[in-house]
Amino acid sequence: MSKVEKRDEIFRAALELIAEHGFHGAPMAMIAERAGVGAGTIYRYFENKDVLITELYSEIEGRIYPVIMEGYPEIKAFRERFLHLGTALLRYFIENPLDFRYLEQFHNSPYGVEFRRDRLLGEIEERFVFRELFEVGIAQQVMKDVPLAILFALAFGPLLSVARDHILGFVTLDDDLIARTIEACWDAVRR
Amino acid sequence: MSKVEKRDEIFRAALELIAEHGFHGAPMAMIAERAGVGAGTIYRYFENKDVLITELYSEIEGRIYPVIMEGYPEIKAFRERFLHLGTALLRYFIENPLDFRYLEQFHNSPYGVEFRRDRLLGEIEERFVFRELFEVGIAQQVMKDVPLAILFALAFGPLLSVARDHILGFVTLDDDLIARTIEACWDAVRR
DNA sequence: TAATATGGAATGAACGTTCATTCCATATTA
DNA sequence: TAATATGGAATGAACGTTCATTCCATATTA
Repeated sequence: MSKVEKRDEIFRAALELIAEHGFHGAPMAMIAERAGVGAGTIYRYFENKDVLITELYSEIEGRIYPVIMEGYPEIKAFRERFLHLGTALLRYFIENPLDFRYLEQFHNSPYGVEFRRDRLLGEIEERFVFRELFEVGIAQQVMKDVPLAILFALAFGPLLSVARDHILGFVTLDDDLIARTIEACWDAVRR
Repeated sequence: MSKVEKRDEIFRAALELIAEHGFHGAPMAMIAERAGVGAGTIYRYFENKDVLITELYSEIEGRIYPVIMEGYPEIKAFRERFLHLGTALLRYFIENPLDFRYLEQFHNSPYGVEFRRDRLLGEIEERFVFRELFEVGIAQQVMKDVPLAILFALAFGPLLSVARDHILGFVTLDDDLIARTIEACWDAVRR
């Protein structure tokens, strides 16, 4: 295994274990075993467990932005822009359940609170696109004139909730249901 | 301190510490200290930490139902019923931030996953009222005809998200903003 | 080219610490 | 006085991290 591969294996193992069992269900020894490396080896790649957890978070964040932005710039109509981003994000989550669960674990932990200080939720670039879109929406009076945080809640709250329910098997989302869910979110935020 | 008082003190201490710092930021010794009892004493009232955590959850659940049901039975119009329950729940959360944060911690932990198996989220009686209301709403064609889990997500997702943002200080909810938020949730679920 | 030396990566046993739980001498209650 | 409750020290399991040692690809030497 090359250096990069080994680092990736550690990431993968940590992602799997933490997404499924939480931070405390993923001891370093178990991560090492699943990654196929010695326990001490992890510390050659990551200073400590906190750093591993935080860097893995950034890694996952970095994967999402390009995916949801695919095809986005060409869309001009406001409503369709909203639907595109919402659908793409929801799709990403249900297609990458480990990533989703990891983000959830992270956000609902002491790590996450710190992060949410300056960006309410989600990835920083990603969040930037949404913020921009929402600010235009308010200015053009197509969206409700409420604080951004509330628009975010109306748009992302259901999205996260629905993604989790799908992943846990409480509901099965198909294309039709995804579309109707995002449209319902649109109903919530539009004027 | 009487037996009941002591039990209450343990509950209060556990609630405070867990709501603020999570389950792992609340060691039994710390709970005991804050409750003003010996570490061993807790085990006279609760078999172990799991039982303490689970019973505290039930305790909090039990407080919510009567509050949100106050005045509810007299309301006949469907939309107003929805707004009443939503508003009452959101109000309860922002007036009882420790309760809210505890429920969040619980739901986002291995304890919570188990609980969500048979009731998607929230208290069992509470959930029952909502389920009943939503089923009527679908039958009468005033709500969107999507799976219950999705209606729950559309109604509660934003509610939880907004409550958290308020408690963390990212937004300040006044009566007007609460009303507009719940009305936006209504827009999401209604036909 | 073959034999040897080198340095840094990898290993996993060992260590210190944290924590839930138990134990038991003492205090309180009936 | 007997029965019960209390508190906090003691226990042992679990965990993150360290570190002496091994391993191995590459460089150096003969």
